[in-house]
Amino acid sequence: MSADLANDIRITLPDGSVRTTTRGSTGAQIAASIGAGLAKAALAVKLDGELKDLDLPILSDAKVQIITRKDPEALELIRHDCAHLLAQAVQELYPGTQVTIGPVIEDGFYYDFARNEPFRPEDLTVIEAKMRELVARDLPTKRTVWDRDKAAKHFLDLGEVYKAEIIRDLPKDEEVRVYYHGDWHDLCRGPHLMSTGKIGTAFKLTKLAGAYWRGDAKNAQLQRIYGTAWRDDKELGVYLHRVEEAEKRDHRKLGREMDLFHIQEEAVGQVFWHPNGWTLYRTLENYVRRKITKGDYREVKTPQLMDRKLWEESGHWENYRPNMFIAEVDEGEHKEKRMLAVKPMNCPGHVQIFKQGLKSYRDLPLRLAEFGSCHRYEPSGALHGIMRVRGFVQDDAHIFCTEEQIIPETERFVKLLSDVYRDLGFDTFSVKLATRPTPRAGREEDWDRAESTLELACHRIGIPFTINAGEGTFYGPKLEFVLRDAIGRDWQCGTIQIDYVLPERLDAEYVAEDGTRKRPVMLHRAILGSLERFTGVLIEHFAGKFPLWLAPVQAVVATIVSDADGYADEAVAALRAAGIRAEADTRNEKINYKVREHSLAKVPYLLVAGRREAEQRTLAVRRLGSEAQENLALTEVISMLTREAAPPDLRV
RNA sequence: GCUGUUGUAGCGUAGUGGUAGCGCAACGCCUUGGUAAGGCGUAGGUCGUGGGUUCAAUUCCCACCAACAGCACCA
Repeated sequence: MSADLANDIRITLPDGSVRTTTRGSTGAQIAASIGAGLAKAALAVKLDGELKDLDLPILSDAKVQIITRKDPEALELIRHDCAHLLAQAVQELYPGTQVTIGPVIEDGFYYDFARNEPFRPEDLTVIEAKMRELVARDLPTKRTVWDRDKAAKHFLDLGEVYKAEIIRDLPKDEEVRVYYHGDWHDLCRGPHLMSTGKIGTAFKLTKLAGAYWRGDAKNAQLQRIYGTAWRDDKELGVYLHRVEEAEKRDHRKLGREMDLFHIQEEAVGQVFWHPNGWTLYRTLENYVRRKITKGDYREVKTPQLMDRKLWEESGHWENYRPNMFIAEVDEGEHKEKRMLAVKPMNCPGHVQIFKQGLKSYRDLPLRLAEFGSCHRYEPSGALHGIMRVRGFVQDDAHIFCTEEQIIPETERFVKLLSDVYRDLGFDTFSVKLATRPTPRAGREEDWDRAESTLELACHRIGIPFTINAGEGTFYGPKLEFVLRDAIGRDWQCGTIQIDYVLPERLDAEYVAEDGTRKRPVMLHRAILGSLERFTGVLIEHFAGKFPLWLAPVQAVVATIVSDADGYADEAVAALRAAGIRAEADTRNEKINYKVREHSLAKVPYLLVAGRREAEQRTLAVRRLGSEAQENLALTEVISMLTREAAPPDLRV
């Protein structure tokens, strides 16, 4: 026991053991007292759950964990240090470049710089080499605490106006810390590794991009350099391999290879669906159509072009005019030109249908669904394959209901949506509640009610959700449904939105039980979102290897000898008669060639017909992804494929 | 929309101030071959579009269009 209790502190290690040590001991010293190996491996220390510098004096009792390269926290530390390293390298190579911020992101880090001259892709190699040189020099880290005004002036004098702005905006009670890595220094909250050598070499600069200061398009645009960093080369290799694999599933690449669709300059942002792609699309659409029909939706179709007046009433003209396609029609010399808008949404049209004839509370909830073709003038930079386009179709529906019906309708919808997602090969999804944005339409009390209703609905259904603050639509809050695909990427697809605004603006009403006229509430909802985008998601999720019911070409009957051609044609006809999308390949090619080609085209079943098969009326069945073959009678093949090709909602 | 990069045959690419090659695919002929590329041959390009510089532009310059990456946007 130490003689001086006032100078001792008690630290608790992760294994639960408690040690007494001198007040002011550092994580490094504690690590050394545990063992030389740990001291060497130590990167940082976690005090009561917070990451700190290894040389920070510990002043009071605390739970202490020494962080080494093996801990998951190491990644964050390494990446943060990499960001600094990048900034240091850039400032050494390109004096006069201002530093701004450099956070850790998923898989890596970035740093935003202000520099008049643009960085070139070739510069990345040079910068990365400089970074490696700084690591090799093993520059020691030093933490200093500055007076706020002095720090602000210091950075301003250096011409670092962004850093000065950051200091000015730091919370008043926060220490202004400046870290030195050798001679170079940067304003930073920390913590940092004790020297540049600890970063290791498993990093790589990946891309170059423009990015707005503080994420606001009104501000100056900075130059961002992205990098990835890992604990060791093996992890880096795994990451790079993962990126490659993601590239292989790119729907734009597969769309071309599998002859699904194309896009060309004369119709930017719109899809030319090829027969194969359109088969996939229709299979998906028909499936959803069956699901919503069973779910008591009524399908409708509304006009593509509607008068400006309607869009003014709905509020879209005011909120989205620049993003709408406009058509002007000259109706004759004496009349004014009439202005129509190509519909960017289906809701105003559905309200028009609702308003035909007087509706009773008995008609509610009324669920009007439409595979609504919409056009939006998306900014050029937003376009991406078939995932983000200017012409698309939503699996849209609007539920006209009473206030009391919102929660049951939401429950009903979530049930339907989870069925669909499961059928399509996605086992789980997450939910986000997007709350009121600015600017917005409608009364505050309606927003209060709408938000809490959605929250309540989630509790009732028993689904966890996170809040997406300020991300609601201009007319109401929404639930967003996010899918996770086969390689862990998230896709926001489904949505349900409460809307009190549009029924009022477009004057929708119904007769209540007491004979008075009331406003219905409108629920906007979609399961897939855009069919174009969802098809893209499916392509990437399955990497083009669709389950049989979705595959555009389900089977190819390939012949070995031309004597089997007649039988192959017969087999294809029989398969088609049974509803299988089959094709014959009777080309003058060897079977090896055909196997390779159809395997690359991702055809699920290859049915080989040689002389033997033709005589015995069988087929050699080879399933995509397997080298095994099985000889089955044609009739057996047909019944097997028919069973497997049934859409999930029609399986017995 | 902003920043950067790119644009050569259906796809993937090489190349140059003196009007373009290669591979795959396509087409034709030979080959009838038993489960991931058989052989030979043929055809296909106003080098994204429009201007400019030049004796000469696909190459150099400018503008526009489009694609790609990121940012911003996504009713």
